[in-house]
Amino acid sequence: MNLVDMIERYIKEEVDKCENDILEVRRSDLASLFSCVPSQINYVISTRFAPEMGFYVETRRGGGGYIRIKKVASYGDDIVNDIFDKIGNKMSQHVADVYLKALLDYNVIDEKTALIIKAATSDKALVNLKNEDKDVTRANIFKNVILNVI
Amino acid sequence: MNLVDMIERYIKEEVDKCENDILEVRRSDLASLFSCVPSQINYVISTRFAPEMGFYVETRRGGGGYIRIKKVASYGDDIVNDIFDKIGNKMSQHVADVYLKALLDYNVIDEKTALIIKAATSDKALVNLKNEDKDVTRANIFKNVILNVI
DNA sequence: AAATAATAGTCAGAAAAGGTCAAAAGGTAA
DNA sequence: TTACCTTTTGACCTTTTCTGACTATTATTT
Repeated sequence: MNLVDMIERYIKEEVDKCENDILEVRRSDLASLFSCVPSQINYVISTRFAPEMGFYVETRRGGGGYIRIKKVASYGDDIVNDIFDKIGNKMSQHVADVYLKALLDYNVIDEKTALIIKAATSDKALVNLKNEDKDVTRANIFKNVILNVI
Repeated sequence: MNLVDMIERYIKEEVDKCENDILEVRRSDLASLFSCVPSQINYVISTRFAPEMGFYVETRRGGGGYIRIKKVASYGDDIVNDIFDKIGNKMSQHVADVYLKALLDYNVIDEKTALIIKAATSDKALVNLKNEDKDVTRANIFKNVILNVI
């Protein structure tokens, strides 16, 4: 497996272990744990823990510095509406997967439904479109399906 | 025997060996196993593992990249083939509805699935696209979903 | 206050995959 | 033989990940 993927998994596990879903680590510790350069950690953070993936990251430099990663469970009791509101007018495949997982976790949809939506919004299904159109169409499909099916 | 045929046979055997019929390989490994250029693998994939043949292929580039081949319909299962043939590479909303009804009538899919596909392929969901793109994308989505659901 | 140490951030480029396309080579049927 | 279709190859492209040099910020010591 990839370094990024391993670090991503590790961080997610640690976050889950934490009371209140807040993990605080030193960048250099993570880096040496995985024997990589520190900036690799920044790469992981920016590609896997962006806000639209449901995480909030704060950092601080200097002595006693840290990286604080917080999982924002920002879904209220009306998760469908919450997600609907959050979906802007475009959406990457990765973000679509994140929302699908959330809907699954909250039992709003079942696995089969998730699979179908995933298939309908995957890059493969939209392969004939330009990248810009892809993300807009994906958001449209996602919203339309959610509205009509749930 | 042909190279294509050997590689095809090899992949199918490996897929069958796998739990859940999902094989993940590196293109370059396959290529060196058969002492051919990497792009030969793409040729095999596109001529022998296309969706209408009952396979779903995902790939990823970059470090740790892979080709993931999933068998979604049994060999010799020609329902998929038939459907794909009939759909062609574009489809109007009206035709999509007709097919959905037929698939429902023949119990190939259930009502909920039909609803989702309908929502995902409706003109509303594809509103941002030009008419020409619309029909192509609709066909792609339709096929992609069917493949994953059957 | 200034200097030093301890952190984290940025960015460009190298490396590690896979993708595309067209030309060359090989087969096959008329 | 010719025409057409399939297979094979290689040059070039795109995406994703990894690394390292340099920069910025904060805390601690002098």
